[in-house]
Amino acid sequence: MATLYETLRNSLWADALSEEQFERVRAETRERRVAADGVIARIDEPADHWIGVIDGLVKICVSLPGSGVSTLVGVPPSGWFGEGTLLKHRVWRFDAVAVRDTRIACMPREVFEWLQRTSLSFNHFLVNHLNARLSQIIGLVCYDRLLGPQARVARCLASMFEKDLYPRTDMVVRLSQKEVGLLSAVSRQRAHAALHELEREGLLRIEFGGLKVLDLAGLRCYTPDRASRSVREPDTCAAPPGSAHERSSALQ
DNA sequence: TCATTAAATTGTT
DNA sequence: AACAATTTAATGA
Repeated sequence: MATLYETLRNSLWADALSEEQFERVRAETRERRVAADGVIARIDEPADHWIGVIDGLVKICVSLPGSGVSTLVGVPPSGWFGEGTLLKHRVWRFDAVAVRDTRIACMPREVFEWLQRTSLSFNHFLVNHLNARLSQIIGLVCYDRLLGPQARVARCLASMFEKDLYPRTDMVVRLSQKEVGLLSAVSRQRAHAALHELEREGLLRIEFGGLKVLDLAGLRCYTPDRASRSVREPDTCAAPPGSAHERSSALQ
């Protein structure tokens, strides 16, 4: 199980810092344990920390009054979130909740702002990170509108292995089928069926309480129509010809 | 180390 | 959605 120090040391921005800078980060960033369903950030509450996931899983969700909640993305270990809020807003613009028992790293806002003021390479990291997150969200909107449940599950899983966002290297993610359903906006039963289909196609292997990705590129470009799954460019959201047209009006 | 049990997760209808 | 089966983790001899 990863430690706070390892998470800091292995983060994408750590190499860019001087020893002095990293030392301050190490000294002031504290670890926090959050039980399953524990709230890490609540919408409209002050944002005082930049948050990294050491172990466990955090979901980012939004809720509209009267319309329930929607989970947007899951942040696996090695992922950091909240920089957008720290850069522009004083309060959280989303809820962040631990999906299961989770350990997070909390970097005080002052330290984050200090890095941004003093480190050019940290700013390079930020640009890259924000771009990767934007790309993820564009992809999310895109396949949410164009693709069916099966492909949504595949691409949702693929999005948890984007190297620019989550530098951890293992291809295993602890994610129950219930959690897959939450993150992909499908029922648990549908997640169950989708996972077995993906396993049958050799893209992943189902394990108890989690899964192992065998073909990340295949998941990234997944469409239910096997014949047309030749597009290998993650930034294009090509829809399979003749499928899911009923939901595509907003993009035409 | 092994058996027992409760809880979590998965499989099926 | 409900229920059964399976796996894991915790407990104690």
